[in-house]
Amino acid sequence: MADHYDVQRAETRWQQRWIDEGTYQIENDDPRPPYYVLSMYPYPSGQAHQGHVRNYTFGDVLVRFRTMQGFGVLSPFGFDSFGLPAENAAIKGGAHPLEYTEARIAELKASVLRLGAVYDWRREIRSHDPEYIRFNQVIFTHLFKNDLAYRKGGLVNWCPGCQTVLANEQVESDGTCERSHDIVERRSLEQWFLRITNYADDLLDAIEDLDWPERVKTMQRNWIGRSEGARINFVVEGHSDTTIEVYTTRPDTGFGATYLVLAPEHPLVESCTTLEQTAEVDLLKTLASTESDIERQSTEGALEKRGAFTGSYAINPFNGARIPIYIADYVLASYGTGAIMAVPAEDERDFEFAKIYGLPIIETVERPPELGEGAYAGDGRHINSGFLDGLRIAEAKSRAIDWLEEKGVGTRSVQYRLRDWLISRQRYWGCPIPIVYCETDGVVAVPEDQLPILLPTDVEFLPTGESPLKKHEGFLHTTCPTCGGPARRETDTMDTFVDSSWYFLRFTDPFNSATPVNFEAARNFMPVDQYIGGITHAIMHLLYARFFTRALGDVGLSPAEITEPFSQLFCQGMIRLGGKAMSKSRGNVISPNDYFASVGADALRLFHLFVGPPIEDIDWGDQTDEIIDGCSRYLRRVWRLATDDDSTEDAVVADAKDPATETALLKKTMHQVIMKVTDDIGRYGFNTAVAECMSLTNAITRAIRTDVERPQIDEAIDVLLRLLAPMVPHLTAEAYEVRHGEHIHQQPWPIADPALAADDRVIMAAQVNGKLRDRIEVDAQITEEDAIAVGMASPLVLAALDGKTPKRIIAKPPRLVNFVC
RNA sequence: GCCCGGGUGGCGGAAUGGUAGACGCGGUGGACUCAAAAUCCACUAUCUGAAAGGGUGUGCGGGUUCGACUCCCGCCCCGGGCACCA
Repeated sequence: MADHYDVQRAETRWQQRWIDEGTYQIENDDPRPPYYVLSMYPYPSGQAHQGHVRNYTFGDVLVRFRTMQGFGVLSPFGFDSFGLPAENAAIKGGAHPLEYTEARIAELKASVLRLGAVYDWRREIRSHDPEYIRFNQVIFTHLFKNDLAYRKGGLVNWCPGCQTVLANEQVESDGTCERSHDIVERRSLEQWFLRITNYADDLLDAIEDLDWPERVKTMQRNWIGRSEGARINFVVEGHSDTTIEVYTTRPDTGFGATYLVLAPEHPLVESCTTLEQTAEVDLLKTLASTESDIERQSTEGALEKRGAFTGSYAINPFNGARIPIYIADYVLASYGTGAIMAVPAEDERDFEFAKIYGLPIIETVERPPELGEGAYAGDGRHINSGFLDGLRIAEAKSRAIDWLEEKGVGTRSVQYRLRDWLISRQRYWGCPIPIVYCETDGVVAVPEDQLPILLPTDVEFLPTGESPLKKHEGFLHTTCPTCGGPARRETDTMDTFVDSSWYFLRFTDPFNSATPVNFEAARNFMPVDQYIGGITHAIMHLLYARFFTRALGDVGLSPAEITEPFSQLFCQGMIRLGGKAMSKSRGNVISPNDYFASVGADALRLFHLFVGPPIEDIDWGDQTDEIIDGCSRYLRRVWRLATDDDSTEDAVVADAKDPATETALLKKTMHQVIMKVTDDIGRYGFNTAVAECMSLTNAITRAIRTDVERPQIDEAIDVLLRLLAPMVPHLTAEAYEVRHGEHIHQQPWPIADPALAADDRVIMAAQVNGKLRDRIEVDAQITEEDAIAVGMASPLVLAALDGKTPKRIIAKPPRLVNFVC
């Protein structure tokens, strides 16, 4: 009868119902315990790809699972809708970024809906909405007034391809842009920064307690890069009023500092350079300033380390030695003090430099005798180091710092690799920075009641990529909010990572139009219980979001006690095609829409859940379609079991098994599977959860074949449907409705009875010398003595013993006995 | 160079130190059918054997243990991250 399951009809019908009935809408005063599941909101790039499908399927399983468990689940969705692709499309002669973006959103949203992932769509956020822009700007002005946003000139990363500056985080280690892969240039420009470095320590220390993947935590720790050491002042010979401050993590090696090196951009370079050395120094300065980061950071061979002698000398405060001052491009102006004391015996870079320039090398740490030439950074007793002699590194370090502080020539100091976040972008399609420049009042934040500053739509996109805001007279010219005089608007827009740094807070109450964050709602739902997304955001987005959550609390825009945004983070594996990450920019995308049309959303979801551990990468290969077909076949089988009493029996030859035993077996299996699936879903073990459901399905089939009573079979089928409901929502909903006329996703999650899940008979392994010789069915309650007796009675065991008497017997009833000779 | 992952049948993958290969894909054989599709049943690591059984087997080499895919030491290979940050 109900043999035919109309995938398309059922799936679209249920998707409509979940929306119409508001099944997954949640009110802020919902009485159930709150649970917040969030998949990283996407950049709207058009129809979904398999990475989206994977991400949203995982999130959806959790949303439905926790709902059935009785939680009030917050499951919102939005779009990270500012960004370069829309603007680039406009430049190439396409539609205006606004139209372009909204069209892409419509496509992506359609795919997400067709997947059957459920959200409270009333809470949808789009970064480019005027309301969201307004709150972004409110946040910016608060940060500005609290000195967390500031303007600073200096060398910044410029991407010629993107026609904008980039944050440090957006430059790859090879000096290329993470978006366009162009070589990033250095330009001296004034830009807007956010003071993330104020939070460096806090961001670092709090990592420890996060339930995040270890590799993400490590990446964040490395990125923040805390190091402890000292700042030490070196007096320049002949200029007793000029000192060069260096930063070092090895103050204990001060007696081995045989020269100083300044970054070419260091402010004291000029005054230290003697007349004779001017030409050489200038040459290096020019070279360093025109070099790309690639060249400058090249580690290819020692000769690449270019340096120049300034002609001046400094006095080493440790031993009074007169040591030369060099400049070299391997010293970075932006880290520490932009100057180092070089200790060639204990630092590899200094060693190479010293070799090339013939500088003295003084060992200050005793090294292992077998070590050849080169720097030694390991531990050992100090030598040639005056009052530090005989001490090991840790002790020598703290003594050296004490001594420096006593003498007033140095201080303990902590440094970070992390730099302030450069957020201004010279592009159009982003949130305008709400600042005006007035001749009288200088840099003025636009008052909140005059926000939002919206993007003008009557703009012309130039092929150069230059922001049209710079040429838009109507946008440019304004009046100063303070004095009313003529003023010029800031034309830079914000990095889109600003938008994504607080959207999860906004989701807790996007209906409130007074403030960015409703404190009460945020307190109720934050932090996000399960945050799901790609590993690609390990540093940028996740670090910025952690920073914003703290900063917003500090400027009074969100509850200060909420410091961490995401208590648990799950990073799903990538999808590869032909060995490469599947991505739109590579053009190797397999569209999910084709699968929706052929096998349906449930089968595609089941595939993603079943194919392997969610954390691992998957290869989209020749076999993939066969596995998806297998998933589709499995679902049809579940449908037949659930809806058709007769057809299964047709083709079946009843086995001659005892129905009573089989009934007990079915019940036991059912309770075991409930336990396993519940546990698996809770820890992202979706692949094994599906496998368990398949096992239960097999057990039901067997039960039917062995004439188990119908009520027991029906109970097992209902449990199976409920266990599958979070993973395969459409088919299970349809089947449950056919069976009971009720909505499965409003049913409670099955509860296992551990007593019924327990085995009463088990197979015991009988080993001789650790080798398996026999498997014997025994009572689960078997005693140690009986287990040994049963094992000894086995002909196979006896044969393996070959007449010998066991010297030792290890019995772990009821699983194993091992006879050791 | 440093730091993380990972290496298990033909394939995707299971296994709190205790029966390696759950579950699925593929394959082989069978049932149903005029036939096919669909469905159902059985088998499917490998060598050996008619079978019962036996040998081998979780990247390689050692070790701990009655017992190791699992723990320890040393390697090899693959993937990813970081890499002049003083």
